[in-house]
Amino acid sequence: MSEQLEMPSLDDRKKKILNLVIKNYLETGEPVGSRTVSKLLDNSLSSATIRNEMSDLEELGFIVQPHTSAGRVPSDMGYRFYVNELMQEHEKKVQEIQEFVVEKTEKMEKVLKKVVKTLAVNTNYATMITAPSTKRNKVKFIQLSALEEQQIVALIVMEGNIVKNKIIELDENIDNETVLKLNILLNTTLNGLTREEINLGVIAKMKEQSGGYSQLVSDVLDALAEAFTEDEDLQIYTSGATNLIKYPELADSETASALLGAFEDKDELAEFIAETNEELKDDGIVVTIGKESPIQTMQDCSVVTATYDLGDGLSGKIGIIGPKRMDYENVMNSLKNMKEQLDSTFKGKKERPTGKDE
Amino acid sequence: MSEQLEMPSLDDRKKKILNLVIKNYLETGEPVGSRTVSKLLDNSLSSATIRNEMSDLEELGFIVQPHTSAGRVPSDMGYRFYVNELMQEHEKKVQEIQEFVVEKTEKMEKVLKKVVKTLAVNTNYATMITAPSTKRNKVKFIQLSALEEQQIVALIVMEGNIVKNKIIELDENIDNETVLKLNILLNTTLNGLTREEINLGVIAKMKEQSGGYSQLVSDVLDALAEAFTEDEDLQIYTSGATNLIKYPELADSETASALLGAFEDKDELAEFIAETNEELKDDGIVVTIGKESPIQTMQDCSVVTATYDLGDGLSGKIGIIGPKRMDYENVMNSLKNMKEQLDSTFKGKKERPTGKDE
DNA sequence: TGTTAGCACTCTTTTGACTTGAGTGCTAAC
DNA sequence: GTTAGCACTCAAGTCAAAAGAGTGCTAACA
Repeated sequence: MSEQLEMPSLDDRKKKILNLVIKNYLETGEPVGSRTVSKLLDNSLSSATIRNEMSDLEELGFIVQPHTSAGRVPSDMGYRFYVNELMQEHEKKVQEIQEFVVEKTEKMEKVLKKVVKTLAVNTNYATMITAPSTKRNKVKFIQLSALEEQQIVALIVMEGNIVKNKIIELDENIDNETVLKLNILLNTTLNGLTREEINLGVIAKMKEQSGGYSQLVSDVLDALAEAFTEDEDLQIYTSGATNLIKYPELADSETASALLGAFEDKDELAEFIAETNEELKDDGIVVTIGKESPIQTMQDCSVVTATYDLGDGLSGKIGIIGPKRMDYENVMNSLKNMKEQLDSTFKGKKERPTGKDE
Repeated sequence: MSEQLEMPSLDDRKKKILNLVIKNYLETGEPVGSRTVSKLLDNSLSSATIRNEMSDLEELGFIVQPHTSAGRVPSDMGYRFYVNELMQEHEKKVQEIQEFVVEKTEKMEKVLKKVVKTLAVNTNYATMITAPSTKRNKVKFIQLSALEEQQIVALIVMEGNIVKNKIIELDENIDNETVLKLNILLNTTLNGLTREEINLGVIAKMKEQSGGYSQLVSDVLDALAEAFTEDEDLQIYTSGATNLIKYPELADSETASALLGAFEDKDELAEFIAETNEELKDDGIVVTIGKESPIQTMQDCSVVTATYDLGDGLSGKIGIIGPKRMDYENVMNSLKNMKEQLDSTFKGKKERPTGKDE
């Protein structure tokens, strides 16, 4: 995260003018001139007066001139001010989010894909969502089953009904009795532990307790440990990336390529998400504007993120990415909406989305 | 699929000239003039002669003039001719595909993602791969386990070690004995059946056989049937979509948006794949050029697809999408290469990629 | 003292005329 | 059948001029 300057305060008239400039720019994408603002004020002030005020606003750093004889455009700080203080949230036009129906028994993956797509369609920006991290999620059930003589399958169910599985290939035959013993051992030892708590120490202890079957048991436990730690590269689903190239300021093939590249290769997104430590504003929605973003390729964009919570320590993030002149009001409302819908669908109710392994 | 005209035959000199025009255009992306061709022939023919020949070639439909005073550009038919007859496959420059290492125990999803990404990086085009269809794949193992009083998890392993799971919520309590009975019933009835064979009839029969537990058993079986039929929307993984906007002829935001949109929304790709019924040429590689494609948004592209086969009836398709002036030789070689690598890694050997559910 | 009219100035964008260069088609000669 | 030569076409580049949008500054006004 980069700059986050302290902001000068403004008198009412300046606020009003800044507001108009930004609003107009959000709509048109064109620099806004003094005459336009004057008209928007019903000529209650002449363009000359506005010019003076805008000159001040530029000096204070809220707006910027692309070139000498152009109108003004909001700076990152201008947007920031707008989001923090100017933007009134008129809940009225709540703009119901459409087509979003999740059945409670659907797999997590499907739910996430639906959410992210619905948001993209509704906002016309790019969206992303992270699968809830299962690190702090507890093991609810483990079972090994022999498939063939040298092959067993492990089924792991976590709290919140996230299901994992792993096929384990062995070097020697395994008999049913051993499988049974292992199952008992696993369930007594691991049940109720979180993924974080299942480390090499626990594994070693189990190996010890299991006595005789050293090599075989050891193999199985190692494979299980792997299943627990593997693919905790948090999963990210995205949608609507192509919406971004509809905005001319992002459409040149240079920028677009970099931006969409970041989307395809989920790493950068992961980095972004990681750095977005919510400052826990009232509604948990965080807005990152332009250069405030830690990642290079998104410095011409704004990102709005929210944290959702499905209970059982299952929480993840939803994000909407658009041009800096994105419709913050609409986006923040949509996001809040979706968050509430998700929360209320899954929380409290006993039924939760069925997990998927992976 | 649209046009597939019968093609006029050409004398050797015309072939040679056509070849040069296309080759040159593939390299430069610029229309090729008569003088250029003359030079490429070491001036053994004057540009005037070439002009006459090119005029003929245009009349026959192999090449096209963007405008009166420009050089010539290959038509779809020209590319087709090139691919079918002109292109010599010099295996020498096999250009080893790099960084492709699959461990045999990795989950299918991971393997596919790796393949598709490797290909995209190596060719600099967009790539896609379909997960092997499991329709004709046989059930190897089924197991239900009670998680809570009204909740059970079903684990299904198919031949080829594809694993599926489903959490089933019940309306009444289920006891261990019932679960046990169900397990026996399921395994005796379903083992060895393919997904296609597990239809309502089989389910009805099982319900019948299970006697007393009607409602409960019925619920479970219905949920299982759902697990079998659900998400057979074949899965498609893609990579390198952004490579496409590096080619100027595809980069304008209109085209790019449509094209990348098709990539994001896997439906169109699925449609494409479905229509690509391999005409089983020698190597099973199919080239679709421009308007030959059934899908609108790809009519400025060419698509090269191959079918891979992992044994056990597990087969799917790999595709590479690029501009019409893509490097067909390289692409076809890479594809053949990858196909062979996949085949040899998984076939015959007993170890195959570990399945994933879903 | 804050507001406004007016004007000179700046810079981008548009337009149209002109030039250049690549390439063609045709004809006549070899 | 091949080639040289020439007239013609068209896209793309260059240039200057004009238009338009907007600013900053100054002087006058209430």
